[in-house]
Amino acid sequence: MSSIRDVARRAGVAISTVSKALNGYPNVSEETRVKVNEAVKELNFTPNPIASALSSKKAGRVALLIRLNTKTQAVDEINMQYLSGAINRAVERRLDVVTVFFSMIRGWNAGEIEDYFRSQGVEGIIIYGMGKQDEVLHGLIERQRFKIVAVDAPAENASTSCVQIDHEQAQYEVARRTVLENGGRSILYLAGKPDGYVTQERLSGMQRLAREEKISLLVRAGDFSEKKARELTFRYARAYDAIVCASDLMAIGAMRALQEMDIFRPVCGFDGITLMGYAGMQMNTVKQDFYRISRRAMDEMGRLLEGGTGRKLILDHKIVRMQYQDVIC
Amino acid sequence: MSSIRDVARRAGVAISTVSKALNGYPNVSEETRVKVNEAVKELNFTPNPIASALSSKKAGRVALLIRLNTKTQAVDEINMQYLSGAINRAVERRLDVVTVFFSMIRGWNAGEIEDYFRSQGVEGIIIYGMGKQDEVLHGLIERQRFKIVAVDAPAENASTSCVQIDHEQAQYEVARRTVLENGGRSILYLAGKPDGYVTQERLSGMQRLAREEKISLLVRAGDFSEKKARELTFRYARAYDAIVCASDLMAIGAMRALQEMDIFRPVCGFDGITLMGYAGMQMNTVKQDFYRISRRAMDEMGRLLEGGTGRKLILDHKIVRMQYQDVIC
DNA sequence: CTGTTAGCGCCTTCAG
DNA sequence: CTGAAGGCGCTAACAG
Repeated sequence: MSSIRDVARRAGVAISTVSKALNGYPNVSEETRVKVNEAVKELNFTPNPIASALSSKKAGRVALLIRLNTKTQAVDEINMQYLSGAINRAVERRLDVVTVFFSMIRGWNAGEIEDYFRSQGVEGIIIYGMGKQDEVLHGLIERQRFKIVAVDAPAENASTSCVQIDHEQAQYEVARRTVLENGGRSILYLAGKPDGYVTQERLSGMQRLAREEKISLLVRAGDFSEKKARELTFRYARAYDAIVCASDLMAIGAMRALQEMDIFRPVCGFDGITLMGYAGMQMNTVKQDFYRISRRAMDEMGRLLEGGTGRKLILDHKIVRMQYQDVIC
Repeated sequence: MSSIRDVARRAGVAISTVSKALNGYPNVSEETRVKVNEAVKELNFTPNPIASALSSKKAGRVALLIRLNTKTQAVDEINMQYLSGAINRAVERRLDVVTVFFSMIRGWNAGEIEDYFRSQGVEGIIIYGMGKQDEVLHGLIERQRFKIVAVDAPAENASTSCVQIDHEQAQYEVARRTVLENGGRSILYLAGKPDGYVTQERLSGMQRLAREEKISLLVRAGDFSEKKARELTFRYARAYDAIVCASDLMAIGAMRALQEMDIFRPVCGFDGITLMGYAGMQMNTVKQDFYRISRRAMDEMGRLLEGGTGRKLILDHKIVRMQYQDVIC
């Protein structure tokens, strides 16, 4: 394990010169740059990122803040896509990543979180699925002490970007297609958690469609819960022509309830998880592609860390029909 | 952002004393230890791991090496359990974690992997599901330059531990219960990938049962693939009384095939994933509890990093009956 | 353009 | 039992 010192000696220059040459500073002559590079090759030198981080106070470290729901398996799929997308892109961009679960920082205030992250060398945070009531996180964003990318939450300032699909439009489209394919003048809409930003956006899309098509609409809070969707379906489905759900998981719950009630109603979901295929169902849904979203989020983080300013990114989505054949392998 | 210096001042002692107190050195009086701890609390001090790593030349960093199968959703569930178990325990033990996917290091030789990890300050690696043919990883283990914990692979030496359940016994038990409940003198056994260590262990358990109960046994390689299990079931199930699968995913494939063939055969799986419940199935399976296994693996890693010597750990398992009611929420 | 000089925050002898 | 001093490997002003 050779150090920068060895390289300096080998190249016959000062340590600082080596540092500058290696970090692409402009004020180094081509000649010495070459000498340094040769020495690096000969000694098989790799800069020690720990020392570098300590000295520059820049660890280039990004925390992935993920909400884990141990009970619902569907969330695993989404979170795993988030993780792998972000981590893969991070490797490509030479960024260091730590995974942090919401449960770890529960009960902390913004200052404590800040201290913790800072002490861990974290400079940027990608927050997945922040809710309206996550006040501590909003505080973190407002303070602007970290570069932040919020996925599926509309936070935006100089050091905060957000990235998501157009939930309003997506919900509109998938509901529209479902209604067009099956007919129907009344819809039971199972919305998400009131706390979630996407909940409102998706609901708006549904309402727009109802307005345009003059469809009567009953909205109920399904809270993204399969169980609740199941109950609501038992209670209301009979009186409506179709059921539109703000998540695949709720769609599964609704579909199962319909099966038990032994009646048919078209159902559509939202997310595009393979779990739906496993549940043996076939229905329209919105394919979000969480892997790609997360890659894009890490990309945006890289831009922020390099000094870019916050902005809002809207990615595209697809309306697809999921079924078991699509997921088996 | 308080540093050790602030703590020292606040507690009225020297920096080095704080360091000793915090790192559990013996030669610090109880009195000063208390003072230091108070100061730490008051200042909300967290030691800077970067500085600590640089100084002590110990980063306490652990890499989680995970094999991601983007196609099969069941694997997401297992991997997520692995990740959260390990990460949660790592936080408690103040270990730093990096997540690395097999795909990242594909094609690298042991030396390259070693350099990469070393340059990242990695001292320990937890390998999940190493196969017999992962020669590079075996090389890594033999060199003993890292502390390694292998999950579900029988690697063991001075700096390598392994942790897993008793697959042989578990397979024996779950198959036994299934046969006892349903009767049957012949079994179709769908085994895992030939490359996997657990494949052989589970098969042995099945063979032991067959021997003891004088059951006729047909073994086929299902490769942990749902699709393959499906095909094999179509081909052989009719001639056998029961189907024992070396994984839940294969059990799902088998069950679906049986449904399509419109015949009944008792099926049992292995793993205890909730996906099985979603697939609308009810069957015996082995509950491994990957979360707990992974926690235990991280624990063992902590022990190795503290100078412990490698060993083999066998955790217990449960035989359970999975169904949809168990997973809905 | 290059070298000198201070640290970054912490750990670790080694005196007191 | 405690404190002072000297780094760990690198970066970042300053001088030259």
